Amino acid sequence: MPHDLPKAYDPTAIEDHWAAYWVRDNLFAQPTPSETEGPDGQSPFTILLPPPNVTGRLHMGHMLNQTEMDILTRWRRMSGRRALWLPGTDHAGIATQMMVERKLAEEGTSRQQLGREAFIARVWEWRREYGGAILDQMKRLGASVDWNREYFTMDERLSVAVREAFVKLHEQGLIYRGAYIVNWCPRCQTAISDLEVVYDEHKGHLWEIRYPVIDDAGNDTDEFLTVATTRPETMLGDVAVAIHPEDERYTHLHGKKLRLPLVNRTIPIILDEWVSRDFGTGAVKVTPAHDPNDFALGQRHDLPSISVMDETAHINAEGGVYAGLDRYVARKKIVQDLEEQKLLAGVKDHTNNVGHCDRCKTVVEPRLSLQWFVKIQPLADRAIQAVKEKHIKFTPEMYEKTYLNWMENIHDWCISRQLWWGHRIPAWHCSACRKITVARVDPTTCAHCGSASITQETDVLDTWFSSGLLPVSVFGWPDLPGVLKTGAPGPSHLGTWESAGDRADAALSRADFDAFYPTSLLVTGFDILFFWVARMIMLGCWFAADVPMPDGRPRALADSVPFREVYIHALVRDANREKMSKTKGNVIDPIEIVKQYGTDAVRFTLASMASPGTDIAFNVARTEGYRAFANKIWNAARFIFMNVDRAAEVGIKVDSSALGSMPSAAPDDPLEARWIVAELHATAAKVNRSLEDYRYDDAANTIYQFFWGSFCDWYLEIVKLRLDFSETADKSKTHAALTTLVSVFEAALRLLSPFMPFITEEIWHAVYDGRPPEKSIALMTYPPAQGVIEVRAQIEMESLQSLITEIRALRKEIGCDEKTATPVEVRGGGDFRRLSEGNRDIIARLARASELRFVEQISAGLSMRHTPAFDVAVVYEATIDVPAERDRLTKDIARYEKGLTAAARQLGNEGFVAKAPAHIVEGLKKQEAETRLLLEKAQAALSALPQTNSKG
RNA sequence: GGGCGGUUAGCUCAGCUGGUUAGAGCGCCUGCCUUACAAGCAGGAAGUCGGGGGUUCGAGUCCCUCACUGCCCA
Repeated sequence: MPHDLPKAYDPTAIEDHWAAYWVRDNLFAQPTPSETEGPDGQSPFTILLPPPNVTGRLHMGHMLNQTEMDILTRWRRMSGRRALWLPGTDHAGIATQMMVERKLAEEGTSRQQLGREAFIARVWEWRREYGGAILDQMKRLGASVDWNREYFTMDERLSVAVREAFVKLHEQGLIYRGAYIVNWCPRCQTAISDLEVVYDEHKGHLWEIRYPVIDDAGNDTDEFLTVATTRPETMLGDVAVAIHPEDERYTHLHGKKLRLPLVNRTIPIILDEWVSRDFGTGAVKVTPAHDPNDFALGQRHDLPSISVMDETAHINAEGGVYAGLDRYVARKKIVQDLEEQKLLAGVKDHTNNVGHCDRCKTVVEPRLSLQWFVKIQPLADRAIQAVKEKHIKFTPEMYEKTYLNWMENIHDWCISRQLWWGHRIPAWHCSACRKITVARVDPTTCAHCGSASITQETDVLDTWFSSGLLPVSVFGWPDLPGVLKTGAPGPSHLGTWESAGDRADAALSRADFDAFYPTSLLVTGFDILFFWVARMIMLGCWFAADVPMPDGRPRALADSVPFREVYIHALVRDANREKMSKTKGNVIDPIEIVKQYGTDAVRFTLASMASPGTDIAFNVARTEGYRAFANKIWNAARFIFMNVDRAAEVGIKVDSSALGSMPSAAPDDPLEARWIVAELHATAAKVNRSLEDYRYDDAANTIYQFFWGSFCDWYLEIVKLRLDFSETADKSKTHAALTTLVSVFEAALRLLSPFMPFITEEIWHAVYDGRPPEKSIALMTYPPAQGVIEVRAQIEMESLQSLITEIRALRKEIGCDEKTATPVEVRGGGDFRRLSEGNRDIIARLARASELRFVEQISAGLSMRHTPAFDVAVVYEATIDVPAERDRLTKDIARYEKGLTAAARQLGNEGFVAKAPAHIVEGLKKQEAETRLLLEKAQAALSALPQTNSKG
């Protein structure tokens, strides 16, 4: 690659190329290791991509998630760890089925018309055609994943794991089937888990209905019991009315019966302490088939359950004259009829939380139905223990509390879904004996009575059941030695692994499992903490425990966990901190922003704002700034290459063996060289430390500061002095300067690479002029944390910078023309004088000083600046702006005096001097002395000012 | 109703186990096209750290309380 970079940085011109190159050359493939040690003896760094839905389109949340994972993975990889980032997609039962059903509707057909098999075939077809979109987007963003290992949760081998998990749990008595109230989505016509219900405040009504009290003969009395309800239509299924046993208003009704209006069923009044006396009328209708609380009540009191709605939320035959009506139509009609019968006591406004289907937003209907459940407590116990014993570390820490809180109040997990797309439950119903056969191998006869008339369960499993198994299943579980009972039918009977190509070998999987399980880290959003993270912990701890360690020992809980750490990232909001939503229309499409500013700039924006625990208000202004940063680097590269080329013309060449490691400086190198090397080491140390703590923001800001603030603003400006290619120049010095320049730059590119992989790759290849030592900068070594930092160079450079800055400020203040160089008077101590004299050329260039005069006293009439180390003045024709100078000095004096007062108060405090650590006291004393000096200088300067305004 | 956060410059955010005069980016003001970069350079203004109380020699940081605000669970 030639050195001539185009003048302007254009991300679109470089990014596509490298994104494709990384994928094509398989740069981030991580083959199955032969032993578990990493290249330098460190354990591997393994991370699973939270699988996006196949139906998904990349949004900002994905991009944040992937940026964070990619930064860590690239960093770990470059730091010598065997890094494996494993990608895949989720079959996403409901979402995908909905997508295809919508398509069928457009074609004028439906899944029912197609039939189950044809429908599933259609979904597979859809998946083949569109399913890869989100991963393609991911490829474009440069995610350094191992594409050879890409999985899909419905892959054969993952299906084997799902089936094994189900059968095993069933054998362990942890799976049961029962009639329970579940959240039912009438649109999707399936049960959904508690987590899939989103609650929304909804302005509704509270209807008060009078239920006639009847006498022993069954005739209405004059009395009524008034109940309050938000869903009057469910009264059709009422089987009782409950009151609090100690509610004095109703004591006389104990043991009485009621006539259920409209239905004319006789129902009892029951007593239960669960009833809240303050809510409504204190009497609550009991509908076990349509409300979870009522269901529990019904069970306690041995009441029947009467379902009055079908799966589409229409009233069924139980509803008599209302049969066939939609639930809301029925509600209207029922209210109307009650009113006509003078049984409506009142209607009040009431705000209640209405559950909606997470997927389609339809109002969920609690419904009694036959479902499959996991008895979760034993799994939860282990998952709680794993976290309490710190086998899994959460960042930010507070999520540990959230997790434990949920885990300790967990309910059994409803895992059946009335869908077609998904893992079909491996259970067979026998029509002869009515019993159920659950098996690893499709049975032909009932295990209980031998009858051949068995049919498979039509329900499929919750999508999260399969994704919850991913940490074990992607590494070959259950086809591992020691897992399946000998003699038991193995998964090979169910499906072959041949289709999975070179991953077919079970021994390889074993090596994979040994090497990569537990994974190192999970990076995800808090929105799936319960859906996914918690389930992985439960299932991982449960199933991995059966896999022996590589040396054959039983696996302890510490090694059964699916990951050792969890990093939970924040939500990406819009610039106004609003949640992004389609309805609000404030969704920022990452791909659009990437097109505008480049992937690197967007990644850097996300990284620099990714402070753990804080939501990110995504502001393109920020991205603009980081595109400018990329441009800055681009131009620094152009400048460096220009000089490398000029050097080459006079026979000065940088030896590329000087590159690729950490640059060092010799004691006799010029100050700026020793300084920039020290800064590079300090920066590398800080960045490594920050990444260790998931402080992407600190890491990004540190690099930004180094690259722009130190390297470009100071070092590059100074090094221009050394790049002397004339005949008379000392070639060895030029060579040394150029070597430092290029090697520091090259190291800085490596430092930046995980954050901005594209621009660094492009420039890095150019540094090597098309002959790089590796195929990618991503395969080079990351600047390590442990470098020796020459502090003296840093202190000296700081002094020099402070002098230069003061001169610049002075020049500005006295209105000195930018281009005019001026003499400068400096008064300072011996060390400072030696330093300044030794670096006259730097001061001359950066502060535009034509001459540096060291004086005992700054000439009268010059406005000057004071620091503890020196006084400085610019010799310029313009005389002092006395009022402005007086103003400034007065403000300074006030500030100094305030500082001195504070210092005196503290130092005069016996407690402080006695108790504060010595370095704090010393520091304060030193500061006090400096402030006193500055105060004296300022006072002297002020009194030296002419009394009148003599601005000329 | 229960739980968990947040409140620092005009905006978006840092500020680690309490320690010297609270930082960054953007924005703003002023001057510069100084041949790497105007997507730039240089200089500058700007905060009683939400209110109140407490602990401490010392509080943006710890505790209590109030206000506002966000999220999760019911």
